[in-house]
Amino acid sequence: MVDALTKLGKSHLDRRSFKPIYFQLSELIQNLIEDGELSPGAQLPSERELMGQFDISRNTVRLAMDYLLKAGLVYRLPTKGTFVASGKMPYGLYGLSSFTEDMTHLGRKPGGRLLDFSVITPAPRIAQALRLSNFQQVFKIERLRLADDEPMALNTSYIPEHLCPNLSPADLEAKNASLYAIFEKKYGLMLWRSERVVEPVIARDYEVELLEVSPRSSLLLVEGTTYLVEDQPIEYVKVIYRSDRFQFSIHALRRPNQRTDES
Amino acid sequence: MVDALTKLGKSHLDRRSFKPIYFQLSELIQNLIEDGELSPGAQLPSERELMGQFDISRNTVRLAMDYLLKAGLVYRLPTKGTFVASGKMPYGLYGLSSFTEDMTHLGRKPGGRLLDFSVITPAPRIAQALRLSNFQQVFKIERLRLADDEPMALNTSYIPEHLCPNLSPADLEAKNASLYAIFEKKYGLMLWRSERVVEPVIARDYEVELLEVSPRSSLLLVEGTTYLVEDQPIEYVKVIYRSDRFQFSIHALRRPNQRTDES
DNA sequence: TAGTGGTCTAGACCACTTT
DNA sequence: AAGTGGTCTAGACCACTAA
Repeated sequence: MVDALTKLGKSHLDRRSFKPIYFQLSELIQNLIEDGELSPGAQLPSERELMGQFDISRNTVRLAMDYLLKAGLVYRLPTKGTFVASGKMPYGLYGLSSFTEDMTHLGRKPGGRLLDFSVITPAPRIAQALRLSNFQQVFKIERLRLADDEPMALNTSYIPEHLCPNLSPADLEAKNASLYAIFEKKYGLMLWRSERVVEPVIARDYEVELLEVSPRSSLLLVEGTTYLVEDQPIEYVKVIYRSDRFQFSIHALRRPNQRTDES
Repeated sequence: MVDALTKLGKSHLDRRSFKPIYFQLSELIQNLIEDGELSPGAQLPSERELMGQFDISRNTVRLAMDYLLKAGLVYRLPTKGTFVASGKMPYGLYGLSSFTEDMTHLGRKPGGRLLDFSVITPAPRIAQALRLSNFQQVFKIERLRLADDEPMALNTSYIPEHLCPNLSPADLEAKNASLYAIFEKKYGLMLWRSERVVEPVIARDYEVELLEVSPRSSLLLVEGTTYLVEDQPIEYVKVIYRSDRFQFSIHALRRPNQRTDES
């Protein structure tokens, strides 16, 4: 492990930073992995080595490793060590993330074109999903999403008006506008989880034109609700993805007691 | 918090059990939630209360809470407390589950027909996903999955032979045979997580015949790897779903530090 | 026998919210 | 002022693996 330790040794942790120590350490290791200095399958320095190298406690090292583990960047083999995960974790719905975040993470330039911004009375199905009474209105926001200026998806979001007062087209026309960033930064809303249903659809004329795909080609429709903490619905969304340029990925964890042989 | 504490107080942790303390505690709380004794939105006892109640250290309490957090059963609000998440998480791909488990949960009768059971040398892409060396072999298991005797999906699984010695067609031809149940019950393997990529495909003759769909109809291809705890790959799987009878759902949680205002 | 991750203890200080 | 989760320390023993 001398090699990896040497590389890490050049770095340091800033104890006065607002970033937690464990997070700084996870960033260091993540950078080594993403820069290719630690290849898939390579063994990381042991937890005790990292402990000594950075003069931190083992629990702190483990917090950093847990973070990398959750992100799918490393895997642990008990009694053997911690290793760089094989290959590239396909991004996507590992966690709840915005299109802008996804594209940025993939190293592509996110972009968009605002097609519609209006305040409407939602269809009953949407009102129900958002737990709105009959007369409450929503913002309807339709956007074409681009990656490196190439059309990738057609996104229609419905947002309860009372949760985002004064939301304006300008917020969404800003460069790299992300609806989720607006929720979190402008309105201080804490996103929690999402529910989505996926199904394949055949491109209609409207999608053919905007997404620049062949007529009758296969697209992926993803539809569902996004929630804040305390399960407050904040968004009902329909996204139609190009399936030839976009890989849609899913991660799931086995839940305790999901097993058939346990109580 | 007296109420929840009282309920927990009747229970106890077995320090001599092979199950870790934190896991036992997470099970206790999970049971309270699933039995409805802790309703959605209810506040859990604080970490310090649980610490005192069970005479364990706070780190151990936090391990238990982390487990529940990852499972989406609770959410934390800093400076406020830990709360039970909304109860009505619809089933689906919220957690890693088998087709048999899914159908049973939906109140439909799961069934299947074993189409192929063989031991093969896997294609390089599959061997890599399973982290196998060149000469290691896999079981190839192809099954038609039914719900109420109606074809729903076409499932091809690749399982490292050395992880499931003596796996036999009989295991899979048994009534309600679930591969995941076999992993867990027969081999004592602990499933942990899955990675899947979803894309729409056009039905070929083979699928048209087996799934009883129209020629050139749209199907959903779901492909990826299933892992045991510690990220040991146990299965590479390709499933082709009928999209007219099967809704594919996804749940995702917002990750800490996923937000764009944090680096 | 030395090294690994897995688990656990018994403290500590912090920023923040609620009372 | 009291309580919360967030972070961190400095140890410990375990089962298991590999040399």
